[in-house]
Amino acid sequence: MQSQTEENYLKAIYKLYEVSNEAVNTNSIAEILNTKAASVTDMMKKLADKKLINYTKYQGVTLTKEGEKIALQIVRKHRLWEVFLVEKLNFKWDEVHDIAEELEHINSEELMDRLANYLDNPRFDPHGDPIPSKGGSFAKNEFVQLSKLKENEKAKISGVRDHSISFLQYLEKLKLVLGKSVTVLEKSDYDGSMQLQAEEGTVIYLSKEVSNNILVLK
Amino acid sequence: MQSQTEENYLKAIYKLYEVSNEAVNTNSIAEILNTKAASVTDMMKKLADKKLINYTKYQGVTLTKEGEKIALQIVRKHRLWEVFLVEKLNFKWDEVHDIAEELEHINSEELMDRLANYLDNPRFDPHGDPIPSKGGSFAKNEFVQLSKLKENEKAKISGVRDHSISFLQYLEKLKLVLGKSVTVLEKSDYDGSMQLQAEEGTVIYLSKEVSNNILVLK
DNA sequence: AATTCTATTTAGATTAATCTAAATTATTTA
DNA sequence: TAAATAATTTAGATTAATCTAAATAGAATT
Repeated sequence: MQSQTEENYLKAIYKLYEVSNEAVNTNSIAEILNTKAASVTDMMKKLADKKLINYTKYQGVTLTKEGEKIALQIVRKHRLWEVFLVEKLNFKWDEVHDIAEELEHINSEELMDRLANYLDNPRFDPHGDPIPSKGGSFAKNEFVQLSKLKENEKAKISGVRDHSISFLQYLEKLKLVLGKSVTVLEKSDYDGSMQLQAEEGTVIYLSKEVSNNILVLK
Repeated sequence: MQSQTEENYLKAIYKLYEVSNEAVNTNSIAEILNTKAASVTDMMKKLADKKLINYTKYQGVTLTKEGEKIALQIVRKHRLWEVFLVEKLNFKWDEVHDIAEELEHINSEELMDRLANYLDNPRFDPHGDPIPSKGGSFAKNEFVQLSKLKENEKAKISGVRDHSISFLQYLEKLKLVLGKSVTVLEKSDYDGSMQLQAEEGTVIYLSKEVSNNILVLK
């Protein structure tokens, strides 16, 4: 059993490793967790003692098998709770993160099994992120960035790469929600911006920055 | 804002006051929270500083208005989560307490408003205990002890006075669940035991101790 | 290769929550 | 009411998590 704090460190290491695929450094953990480098070092020693991370001074850290297993279960819990909040309690996708940050630390396998079942064992959360199975494996997704589509290609909005509240609210306003089908009408060679047509016919203009952060399934 | 620990102390004081209606003493708090009297004294000073309790050395404590308000909100959260666990996730009534102990500390008014609404604003939890409203008021209940009924009286099982897992499991086995109607067939003058007839015709024998701990609505 | 800059670690404190053991106050009992 | 017992508080430590400031290691730059 580990404390909520330890769990948050493991999750942070997991997320940082996921994007860089190399040993995670002290400062980046400190930044994510809003704490100081010295505190991170202290915790790294503790987690290393518990054999949850591989740690060599000045060399950054990676998760051990056991550490990764724990991190994946926290991610699983976080994402399942997000589905619950959106599907059952009608929260919007930009409102659920903070509550799920708290709920992810509730300790009960039985609870998560039943919740997953109650939600029909969803494979993706409301942002399109895959939900690890109980055993820790992910559903493969074939998402590509919307910006990669060519003119006239059609695809379904399936996820985001930027999870910030402001980005999610922007998409909400454009009615670009998960599951919606869109067709690329025009792409500008100059700035990479594009014009989309939504299912219902509406035309939507997107900057390259935005289309980069939207994931779709062709 | 108060810590989870502080919340647990407030809830303990609330529950102890509820049964005795007099200033709560140090040892009883220590016993409920599985801690030592010295730790309780430390916390009493802290809660008194925050004006959440009235504390005079050696005299026991009571909750202030503000302390009671917080305690009631925790009770509200606990009981609403219990309803969720039983009604939606099909937990049995003897399985939900520990999980609700964790869930009651999740901080989000919005979450509890939506959950209450999702559950159809229940006024009683799965053990028949009343759920405080958002404002802190209780639904009045007219429950009486099953042992108080006379022969031939009919009533509906509506709550329990003993919340222990073993008692709840015993009732479960007898199929004496919330909502069931029963009629008193016979009462023994000698030991206070009684014979009940359930809706479906089954005859059930109960000791005085058990019927004392069952609450019914005539 | 020496210097500068940046990242990381160490040393030493702090805060919240807890504990044991000793001291004190309150209550009960003879 | 004095002595014995029980309850409570104080004193002083401990543990987890954090911090600041100083020291050290590693990387980048001239």
